[in-house]
Amino acid sequence: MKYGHYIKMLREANLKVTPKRKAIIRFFLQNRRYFTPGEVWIALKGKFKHLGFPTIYRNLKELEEVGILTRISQPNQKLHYAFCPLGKGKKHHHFVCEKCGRVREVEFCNFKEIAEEIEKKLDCKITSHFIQIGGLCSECK
Amino acid sequence: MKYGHYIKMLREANLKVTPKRKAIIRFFLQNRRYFTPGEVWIALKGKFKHLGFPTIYRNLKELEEVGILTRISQPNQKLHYAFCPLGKGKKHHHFVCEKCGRVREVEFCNFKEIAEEIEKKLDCKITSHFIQIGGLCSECK
DNA sequence: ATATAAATGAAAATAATTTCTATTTAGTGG
DNA sequence: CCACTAAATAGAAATTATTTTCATTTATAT
Repeated sequence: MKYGHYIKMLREANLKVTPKRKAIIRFFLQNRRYFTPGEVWIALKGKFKHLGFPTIYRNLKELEEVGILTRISQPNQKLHYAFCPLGKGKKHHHFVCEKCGRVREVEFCNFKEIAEEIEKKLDCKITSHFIQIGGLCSECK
Repeated sequence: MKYGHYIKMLREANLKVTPKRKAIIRFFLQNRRYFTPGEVWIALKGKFKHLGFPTIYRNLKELEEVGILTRISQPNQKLHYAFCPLGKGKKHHHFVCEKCGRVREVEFCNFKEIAEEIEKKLDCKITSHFIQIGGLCSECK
């Protein structure tokens, strides 16, 4: 999927296609790693005369809700976002390279069997699961 | 495992057995849910004439390093800790009730097969994985 | 009991994130 | 192409979370 597709997603979500949103999408499209809001701000502030923190925070959150970005969980519990080509439609998880920060999608997940066993053992009802895989990507290993 | 066991763990880690540490351990032993540092502070401040935030933060982090507590990941990326009976020795994950916050250990995890498939597909080396399961516990469902 | 290294409190510093509000802008329909 | 309206934005300030600093106190080994 490329650029235009994500612009269409904005429109479908009734989000206006502003220069800053376009810049953010392009930035993540070209850098498939995870970034904090502050890092995104630094990367893009040169492109605009004015660029406020609240704009970055708000847009990252909106793009995450739309399914263009995803949140990445890091030990230093700060906000981190990465591009998410698969969107929210397809259930999937993420592999994060601990060296370069690259993020890749992992579609394969036979969690159903595991879930059933857990439900039986704990007598509970599982409604969600979060999996994040860490390691070294093909370039870093 | 009960109280004394965790006191021993403190000693083995060369952490002094102070009244505040004892109170924190007892608190988590009795409340098997996740709490923010602030919530722990509120719960315990009545028991001490003085109780500072840094003490709470420091001790929660230390107890997590020792393996008595574990960090729980929540959408509002704030710090959350819960009691972790299995410690760091046994690889395991956590089930978190989204209604009452109860945390239970999940020992079962056949992640190895999944990991192998991912490594093949992404040509990567997996070194860690984080899984957190959400749902309703036996009492809440 | 004493010595010593570790733990603590209080205040301040740092940092992250959100709110508020006036202004600007994208998208729409003429 | 222009005008209108709702949404997006900047900038500053507020809020909140977390950490640092350092002087004092305390647990524990001797």
